[in-house]
Amino acid sequence: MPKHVGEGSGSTDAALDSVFHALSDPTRRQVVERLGQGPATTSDLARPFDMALPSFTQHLHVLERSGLVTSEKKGRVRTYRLATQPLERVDTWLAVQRARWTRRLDQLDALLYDLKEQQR
Amino acid sequence: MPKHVGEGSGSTDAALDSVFHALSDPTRRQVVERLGQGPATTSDLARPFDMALPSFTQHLHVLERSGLVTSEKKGRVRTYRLATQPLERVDTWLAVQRARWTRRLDQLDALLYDLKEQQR
DNA sequence: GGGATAGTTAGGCACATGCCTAAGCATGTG
DNA sequence: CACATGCTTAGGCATGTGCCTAACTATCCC
Repeated sequence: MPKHVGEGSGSTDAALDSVFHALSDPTRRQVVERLGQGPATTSDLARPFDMALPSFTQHLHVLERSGLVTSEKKGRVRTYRLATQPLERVDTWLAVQRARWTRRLDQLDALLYDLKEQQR
Repeated sequence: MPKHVGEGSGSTDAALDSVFHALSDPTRRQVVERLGQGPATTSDLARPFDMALPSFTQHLHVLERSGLVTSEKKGRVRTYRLATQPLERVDTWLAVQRARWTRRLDQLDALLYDLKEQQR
């Protein structure tokens, strides 16, 4: 069982696992992009793709299981919506990484400055 | 062959595929977090994980193929460094999504405002 | 030069993934 | 009521993934 080496529980968060996994496929990323423009039905979402409907629906299932989208069925039509919280979680994780390497660069900068001062 | 539905080529970018895939695993995310604190050798990186070394090295290969890390061998020691550009690409993709759903919410806001004005 | 250290390569296994077709179900329409 | 539409479920297949052990190679050190 791996032990935590980073900050917080985010890095081992199963939710981040599934969100990154969901976004690792171009079809699913394009679905997320489309839903950013507003809700859409299964047929609407599937239309641009040259893929069998059951294959495409599997991608929607992956997105829903990861929490990136939610769906609601009315009659025979299922409508999907983007759920932004998982994307915000990815954003938070990235911000923590950026702060980390930026801090390191700042420290390197300060070190170089000190070395230059000593050489005067 | 899926046709583009989103903006730009980013969503179908194979590089984004592999970056998101690399980050979909908790072990690899922890490696990225550790490298944010500075370069480290294979042994350094592997130490916190209860995993056979060849298994762990495969994770490093996935990270390197995705471009998230680079490595350099000196003697028998291989040192890894974080390469931040792929994380910036993820950040860019997220920013585009956020702008998209924020724009949609702004439009919805404006619409509601207009409807309320009409009811006066 | 032999042993230790750091890492690599090869092959295997169980399971996951991403596509397919076929068949079926629920709802809507003329 | 028969047909159309929207979607679901089931099963299959080829490939990929994430772990393992065993054996090996390259480098370092006493």
